[in-house]
Amino acid sequence: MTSTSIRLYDTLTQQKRPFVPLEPGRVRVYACGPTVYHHLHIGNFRSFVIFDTLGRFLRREGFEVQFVQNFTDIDDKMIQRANELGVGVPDLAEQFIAQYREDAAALGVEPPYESPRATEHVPEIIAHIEGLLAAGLAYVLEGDVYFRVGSFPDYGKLSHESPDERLAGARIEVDQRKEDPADFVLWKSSRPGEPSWPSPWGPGRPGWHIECSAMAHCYLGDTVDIHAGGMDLIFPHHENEIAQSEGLLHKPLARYWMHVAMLTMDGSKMSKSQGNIVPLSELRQHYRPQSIRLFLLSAHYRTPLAFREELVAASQSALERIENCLARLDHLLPHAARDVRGDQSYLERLERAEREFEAALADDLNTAQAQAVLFDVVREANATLDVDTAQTVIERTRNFLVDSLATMGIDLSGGEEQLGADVDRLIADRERARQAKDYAQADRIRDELRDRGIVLEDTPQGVRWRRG
RNA sequence: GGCGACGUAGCCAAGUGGUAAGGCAGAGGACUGCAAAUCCUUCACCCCCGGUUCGAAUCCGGGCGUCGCCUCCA
Repeated sequence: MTSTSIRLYDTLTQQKRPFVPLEPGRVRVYACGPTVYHHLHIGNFRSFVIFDTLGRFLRREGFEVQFVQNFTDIDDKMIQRANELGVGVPDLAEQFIAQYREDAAALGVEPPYESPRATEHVPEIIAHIEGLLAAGLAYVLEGDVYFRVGSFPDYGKLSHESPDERLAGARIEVDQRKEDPADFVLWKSSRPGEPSWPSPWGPGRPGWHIECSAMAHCYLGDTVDIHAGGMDLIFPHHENEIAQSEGLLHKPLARYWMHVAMLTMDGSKMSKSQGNIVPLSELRQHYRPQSIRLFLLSAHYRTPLAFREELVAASQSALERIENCLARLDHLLPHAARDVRGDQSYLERLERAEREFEAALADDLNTAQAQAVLFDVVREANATLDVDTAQTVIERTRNFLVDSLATMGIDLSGGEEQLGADVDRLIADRERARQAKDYAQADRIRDELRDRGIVLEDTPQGVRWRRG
């Protein structure tokens, strides 16, 4: 099934470990999705693109991947934002789920196997809380329900810090009613006018953390293979999920905890509350989504990545380098030399590149390394194609590039674009002028087309055009 | 203060013991009628100071600097 041994870094054990799913051939992944109260920014999408790339790679390696990513469609921020806009919470959720899907699709993020919403799983959430109450791991307080952290000895194992240690530097407002400052809310009673669901403890809504525990269990069972999220979710979110799930089920919630490092902007984490965000919907107006994705994959996922527009622009240039190579291959294919073996050492190099590409991603999803392999091939292919246009060389290079790009979620098949008849005529006119050595006229036509966004390139196999 | 990361070329970024991948930008050359694209060449005292080792960007100790988390966070 898989010839490559995959290693993943696990936050819980703080080491790279060989990846072995619970059930051979099948991988269950739960990723914490967005709260849909606003346009998602490029930092949010770093995580989603990484999750998507992981899924694509695992499928390439022959696994069936059950990828579940939720939408948080009810919480304090949702209510506040809905009030500000004067719309209902469900309408707000619909709007930004649609926006998320549009942005995600543009970036090549495939729809998950399931994308459940918190509001659609209130019964499961209530059942989970009842279980925790019955086990003595939670308590009711004036219509709210809290998790009793003190009764879960493993609390702190993911973030590697006990509640006591945390308290030392605490600058949190402690709710004096709670038994312990570290206790967190499972069920939150609602105020008049707020969306609410009936429960044994009165009308209210789920706490943030419990929805993921309930939905992960609902769709993927007691233990998922990979639980993923941003690094900022390690504490409290994932720590609390562990307490809720493992406290009730007495089984590990996840076999591997995967956390994506933050995207920074002007020296600090990009986040809505700091006001230093670039919404993806806005960035997409200036850069091609494939460039944005290439940029997001340019650094290893556990390394902080600084966002600057010039870096996306640099990725766009890099992307064009790959595109030029693909265009050259397509242009060359009709002129390919058939019935020749092709440069054997190059073809062997290509096979080695395939293994290197795969090995890079197998090593804790090292996308930066994988990109380097891709660019190596582009350079070597361009050099080889100068002297060798064997069909095997062209086709196998093309297959490598397309497959590798697909694994990274980058689709460059723009479709066969047709030029207008007038442009075709101008190109033909220019060719005639060149034949007649009327270079002034030829250059005039080339300049005119350039102004119209069409770049001409003269090759041994005839003139080639591209958008530029 | 606690916990966790990070510091590699002008910029971005791989590399975790055998003397530095890749991309962007720059310089020179080749190709071209000229271009474009492409190729070749060129561009690194691996934050500092000690230590371990035949050998350290990589391991250990100590500095300096940056970032994240410490109950909104991808």
